[in-house]
Amino acid sequence: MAGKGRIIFHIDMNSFYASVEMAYDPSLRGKPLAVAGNVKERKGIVVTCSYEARARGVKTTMPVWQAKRFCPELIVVPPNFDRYRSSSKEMFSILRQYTDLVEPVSIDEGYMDITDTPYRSRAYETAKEIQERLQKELLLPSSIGIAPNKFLAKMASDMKKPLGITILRKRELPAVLWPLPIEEMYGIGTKTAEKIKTLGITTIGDLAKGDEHALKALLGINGPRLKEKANGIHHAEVDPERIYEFKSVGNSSTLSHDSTDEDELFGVFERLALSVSERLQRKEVMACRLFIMIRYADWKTVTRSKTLNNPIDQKKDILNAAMQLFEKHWNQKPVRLLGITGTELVEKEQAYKQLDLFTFKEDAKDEPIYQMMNQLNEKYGANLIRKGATLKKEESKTKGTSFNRDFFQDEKKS
DNA sequence: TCTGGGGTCCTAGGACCC
DNA sequence: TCTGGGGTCCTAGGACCC
Repeated sequence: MAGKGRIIFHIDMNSFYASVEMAYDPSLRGKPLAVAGNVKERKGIVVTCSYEARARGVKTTMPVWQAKRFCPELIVVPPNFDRYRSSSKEMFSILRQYTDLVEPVSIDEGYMDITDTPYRSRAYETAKEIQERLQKELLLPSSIGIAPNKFLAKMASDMKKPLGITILRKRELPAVLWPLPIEEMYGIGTKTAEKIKTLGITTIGDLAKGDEHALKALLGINGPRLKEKANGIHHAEVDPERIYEFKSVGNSSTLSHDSTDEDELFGVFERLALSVSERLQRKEVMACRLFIMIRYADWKTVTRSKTLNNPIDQKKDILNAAMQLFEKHWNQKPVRLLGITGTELVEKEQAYKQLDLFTFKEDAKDEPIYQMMNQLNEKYGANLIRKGATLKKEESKTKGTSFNRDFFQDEKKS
């Protein structure tokens, strides 16, 4: 079916949280504004900031005290996730008026494939219309990239901010994409940029012409893939279902101060276990493997995991597994952050079907046959149902409490 | 007084099995 | 009896993105 190229949009909302705040409160418009977490604690970092703040040197993830040093008149507001969710919903509903092929990537960003729509013959005008509607109806600025695939559309939307529209055609790559420094390429962070420079590659054009074997030796499978993308080759489809798929559910928390107090750390794990448990249950899945993460005061981070005999979703089971891992692996040094993540997820219904073969009621615990069956269960139970493929949430019952992907997964029902 | 919290994907060594 | 190759599972860790 190939032949004709596709026409993909990447829509990127500009400093989304800050823009939503300005839409709600006109007095904030045109001012240096930052949305930040708990300012009193060290969690007080800039999540998003307005362009006026950026012009003064404020950046995402900067601690608020530091941002204020750059920009003393910086206005700092706490995040209002309900507002962001609501704006996001409206934004995507505008996009879906043009095509069903809308793939949300996060709360403020998504792809559209307009190839098989009437809009294909006037792509730029359509992008312009979408951008103007987002601006007029929602008071939210956006940038849009138009290209033959997702990677190029993403690169294009980044080229003019805020309120830009950029068309990136294959034949324009040498003039437009290739001169860019390698670190501006989507998928290349600081580590990969450093590595790749050892091959004498400093621009995306250098990468496009780079030696495939050398890249593979340096970066593994990612090397040739990056080279392909630099040449404008990328075949991933716009997949509206992707956002509803998930492979892990986790929560982590930075403590207000570094701690070695076991009671305190236990308390943190208790909160995390509760949250992970609630989210697993809301998604109607159970975890066959549990990870904990410990970040020490010196920022050194370790993850430790345990494959479970049976899939779990209850707080006590999660807490139990987490504490086992913690007690086994904690080096007694001060802890900065703790996290719990459940992976290798199976649908709850399926997990129960399997467990029914082996599971007994509480009051049968002393029966010899229980012991035997339990051993069988331990030996085989998880293995029978493990290796969770990607799960898809078809519906859910309650509304979300966390803000990012859960939000989409909860929305699916409507 | 540096550095949040939610994820995804890839690599690599050792165990174990055929 | 010194001894191959392939595949999967388990665990730890790293890189990247929003």
